[in-house]
Amino acid sequence: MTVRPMRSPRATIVDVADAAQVSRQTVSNVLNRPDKVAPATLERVQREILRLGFTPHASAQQLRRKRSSAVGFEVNPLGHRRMGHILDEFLVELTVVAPRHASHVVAFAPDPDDVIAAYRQILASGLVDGFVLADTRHTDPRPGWLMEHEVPFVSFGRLWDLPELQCWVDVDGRAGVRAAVAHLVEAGYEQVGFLGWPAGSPVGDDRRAGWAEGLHEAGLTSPGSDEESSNQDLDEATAAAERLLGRLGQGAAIVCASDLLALGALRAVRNLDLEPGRDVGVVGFDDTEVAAAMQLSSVRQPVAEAARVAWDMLLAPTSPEPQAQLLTPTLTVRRTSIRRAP
Amino acid sequence: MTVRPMRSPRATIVDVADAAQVSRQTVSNVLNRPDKVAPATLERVQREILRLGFTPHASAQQLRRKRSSAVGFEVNPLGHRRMGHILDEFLVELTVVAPRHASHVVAFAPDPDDVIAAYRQILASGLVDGFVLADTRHTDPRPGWLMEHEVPFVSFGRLWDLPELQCWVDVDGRAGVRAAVAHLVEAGYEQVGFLGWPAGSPVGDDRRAGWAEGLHEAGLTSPGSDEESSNQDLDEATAAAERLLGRLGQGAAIVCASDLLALGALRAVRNLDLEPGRDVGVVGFDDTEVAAAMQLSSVRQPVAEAARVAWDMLLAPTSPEPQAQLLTPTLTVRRTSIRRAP
DNA sequence: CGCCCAAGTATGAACGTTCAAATCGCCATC
DNA sequence: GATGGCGATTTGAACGTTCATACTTGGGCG
Repeated sequence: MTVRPMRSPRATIVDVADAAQVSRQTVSNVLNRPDKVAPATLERVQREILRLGFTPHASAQQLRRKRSSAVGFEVNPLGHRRMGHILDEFLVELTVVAPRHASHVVAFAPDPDDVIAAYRQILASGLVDGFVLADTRHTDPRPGWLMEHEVPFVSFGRLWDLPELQCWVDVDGRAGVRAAVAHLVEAGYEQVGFLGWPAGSPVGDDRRAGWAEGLHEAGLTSPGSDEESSNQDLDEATAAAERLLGRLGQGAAIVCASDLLALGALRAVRNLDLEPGRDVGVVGFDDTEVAAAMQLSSVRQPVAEAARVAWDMLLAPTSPEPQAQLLTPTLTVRRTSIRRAP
Repeated sequence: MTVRPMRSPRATIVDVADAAQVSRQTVSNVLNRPDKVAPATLERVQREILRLGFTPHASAQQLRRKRSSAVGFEVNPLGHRRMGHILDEFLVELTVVAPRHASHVVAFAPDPDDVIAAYRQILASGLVDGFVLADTRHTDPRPGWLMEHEVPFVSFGRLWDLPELQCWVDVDGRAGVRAAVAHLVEAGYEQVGFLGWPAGSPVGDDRRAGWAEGLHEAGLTSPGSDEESSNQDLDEATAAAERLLGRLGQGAAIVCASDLLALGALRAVRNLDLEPGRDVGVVGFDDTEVAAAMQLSSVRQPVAEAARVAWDMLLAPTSPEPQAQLLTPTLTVRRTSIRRAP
């Protein structure tokens, strides 16, 4: 960092102490244990703090307290191109909540070849004293490593590999899809098909289960021919949706595991000269900007709440062990799931 | 932060010094001024550093060096819904580059009612020693305040209000649109219209100028009826694009000031039972995920390069004053600007 | 042979804060 | 009137590093 001289040297705790005719420790107490300070002294010191514009020096505090009051959050340049700015949004919400816990967020981008090294490094340097994980993959090395080294962390996303670990918040995708099905039935669609990802991904399987449950709750039965799967690719999704629409009858709707799949469904609908909403209901997942732009109904993850919960879990006392939390998403209803134009 | 005991107390510089039979200062020199250390000593100390897994304590360094080697980056929960994920992407790239400068990035979210307070606070606490601004608005108070307090900063986006300040990187939107026009003409479209925002926004006006210049360079003249404007709203954009298409002849193309406007253009094209690309060319701006999903050609900002330049500017010597940099975007060609199917 | 210089290394102090323990003043109690 | 105790405040030390300076060693040179 280029060093330009600051206009004025920062005021330190000693400057305040001198000005208020007390010792440094008393000033420290005013800030950290105000109950331990006599009212008159308290007021006098606070006035001087304000007058001098004193702010404690973070590094000095961190050094002495042996904790940084910061959490690390990994950002990933590669995962960025796939759909969904959910994780970006999560970072923002994490940052918004941080001040309430007198903390801050340090972003870091590991070398893809050795992700753990980045965690080790940033932790050893004392820059953070915990992490918030996101985008936990199958056979993710991070949770195990962190646990083994007794590093505090919380994951946004279930820890599928380590069922004994309860330090996570996630969104109940199953409930979200279930709600989408209920909404579509309520809106008057007579059949509800599912367009998902190929079986095998925990998230995708969970969403599919929500669809099956939703059908069951609505008293509908699945003929078995009312689902299709596709990878996260627009053309492939469009083709899958076309096959699916060919098998579904009039007045059907499609629930999709992602907004991109839903976009494929919308194209398929239009290719058949039908109109989304009026002729075929479509609901996506994640409520990305694509959904907003296309007026696509979509299941929205409560990202801000997830961030709040993550902080609470991270700062909660270690015993009793924190309890994993599953948040319920909400449905953003737009034109593609309204059968009759309003 | 919940304090759980670390598995082992961190190794300090003194531990390394003892193990290598040298003084702490020599260890410090090994890390910071290796040229000042005798080869044999260097090697011995480095071996101990590796063996003990020593990493310097960031807070101690920051305290002593009087600088934090960190930059602050403001994230904004409101601005998030508009404007694509360009800024999220910029933050990621900023973070990726940070280690090369032995720095890191601290994210923070100011109270919207007093943005400056957040900058003052985070600066006074010594958490960062500079800032990277983004999303600089008209009559933005931040650049002025930072300059006045001699705080190092760089802006991603021109500082429209303060033409004398050169500490910014931006993307030459004008050149991007010019290139888009050239590409469309090359691809065989005979007319190129423009769908922009209402006049008055510096960014929008700049992009419109690029269109006009592009026409001129291609030897085309504007009949004056070949542009329309709309706010950043899909329905409004669709209507505007329909009006525009009504006035343009066969084999026309539309360059848009944003991907959302382009999305409106795509809808307008389909509403006229035409096919984007084959019948009407469309190019958007920002290459958001919407563009990728819709197979929309779009002008892409070189975000990673902007982040690199921002770091370089921030760390450059103060004299001579840094020179503002205008980066040239690239055109991502997809189906909507290919006249004949490949 | 003594002197000086440079390279290499070591020492004391400082950065700004909080912890742990000591001190001070005051009142209640015996 | 001495004693104990308690609330309020102060003092010394420590956190882990780097700056400024001092010291040591060996070689070149007059």
